[in-house]
Amino acid sequence: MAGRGKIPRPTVKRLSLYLRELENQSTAGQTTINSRQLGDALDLTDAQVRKDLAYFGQFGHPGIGYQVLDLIAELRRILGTDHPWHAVVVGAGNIGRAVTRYGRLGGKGFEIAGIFDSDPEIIGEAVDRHRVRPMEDLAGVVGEQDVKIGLLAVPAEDAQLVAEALVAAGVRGILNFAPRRLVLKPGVPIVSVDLTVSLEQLAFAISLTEDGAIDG
Amino acid sequence: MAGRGKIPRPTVKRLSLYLRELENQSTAGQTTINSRQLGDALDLTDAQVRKDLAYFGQFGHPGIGYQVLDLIAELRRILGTDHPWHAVVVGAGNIGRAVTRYGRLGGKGFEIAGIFDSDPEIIGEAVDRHRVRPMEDLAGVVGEQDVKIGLLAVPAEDAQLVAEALVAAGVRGILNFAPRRLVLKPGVPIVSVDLTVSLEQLAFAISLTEDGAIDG
DNA sequence: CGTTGTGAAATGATTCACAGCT
DNA sequence: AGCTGTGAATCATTTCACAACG
Repeated sequence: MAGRGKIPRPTVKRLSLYLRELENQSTAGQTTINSRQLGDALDLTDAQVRKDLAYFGQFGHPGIGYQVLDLIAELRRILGTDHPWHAVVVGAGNIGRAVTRYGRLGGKGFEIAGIFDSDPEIIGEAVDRHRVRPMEDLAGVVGEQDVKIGLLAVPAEDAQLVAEALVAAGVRGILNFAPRRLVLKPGVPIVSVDLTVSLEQLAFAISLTEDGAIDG
Repeated sequence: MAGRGKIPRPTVKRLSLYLRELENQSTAGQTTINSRQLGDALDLTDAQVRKDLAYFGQFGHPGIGYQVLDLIAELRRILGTDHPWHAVVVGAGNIGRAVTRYGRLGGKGFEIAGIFDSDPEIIGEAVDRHRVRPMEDLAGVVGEQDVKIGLLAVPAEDAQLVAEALVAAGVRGILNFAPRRLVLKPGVPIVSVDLTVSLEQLAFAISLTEDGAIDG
């Protein structure tokens, strides 16, 4: 395959946003969109949109723009969500349960294959259409259902150990909700979501505006 | 105040990570830390750490490093979390409840002042030590308790309208969990957390490693 | 001596601006 | 005419490397 050039990291994040927006536009009946329109909807320049997409191929039609459905299909292919990904949730506390119950993942190419916890009090409880399973079952489920993604929703102090267990079980990447940096062998990507970090970003941004600065 | 120079956006995100790491180090008994150690813990260069901190002042001691407790205090001051921020949660679904029940916010300078929903079936239910309140109460609570932050956890289709209601009620910034881009008047910062976007980032990163590339 | 803070250099990302396609 | 794809130019961020300091 013609090896694609080097992709800026911010570009990948925007691909998800393009996809989300295009799915909305498609639902709204739009069949074609140009880089200006897509950029306006996401507060980006048209050049940014074109450049981002052009890293992956030539999807547009000069004089017309992009076919919404085609571009959705391309973006899914690029992101890898044109085929379903199986994921396990570890930690059946507030966040683990909320994520498991979040219904919209299936339509986005992600399937929850199981939810796990080490607390015997919790094991067996129902969460959505799953039952909380013991950690001992983890490797089996990951192996049998070709689970590639682990959603880590355990307390911070357990996060590192459980992350290692996930990798040992065969998971290929981790979405980490625990407020701890994980160190794993290279080649196992980690994406982190930390509520406190997000709130601190917001607090800082608000403080800036209160000192008279303007932020778009 | 001596106007600080222009702060790179990535720097602000790292400040939160520095703070988190320093709090861990402090708990572990560390009293002093240098830029190399802090960088290693977060997978950053020592120069990056020093430059980030130097945007805000001179906190280090040549030959020694940084006093952990002092630096924690400085970072809290910079981020604004040296005094508590009041926040409301709107939407008492899975995510809204999980966030409301997440106990660790108080210690980080954030207090949940109330949780709201428009569904009469849900109003009155207990979530943690709160009861779900009707949207009509929103402006009152925001005004009386000096609420600056709104956590938006409603379905995507309601997000824009509820965001506008939050701003009208007097909220100064929004943490948005809904998979929709919000458009609000300038000066109201928005930080977004989208589970699907995070999973897509992860899927893309995993796909890269499966094609032989190595990613640290 | 070890470590900070910081200009200067290098790298990375975005925007400009236009040739070329439909 | 309208819009894409893309080199070149600009702008932003990171890294280098070292003088200054305790």
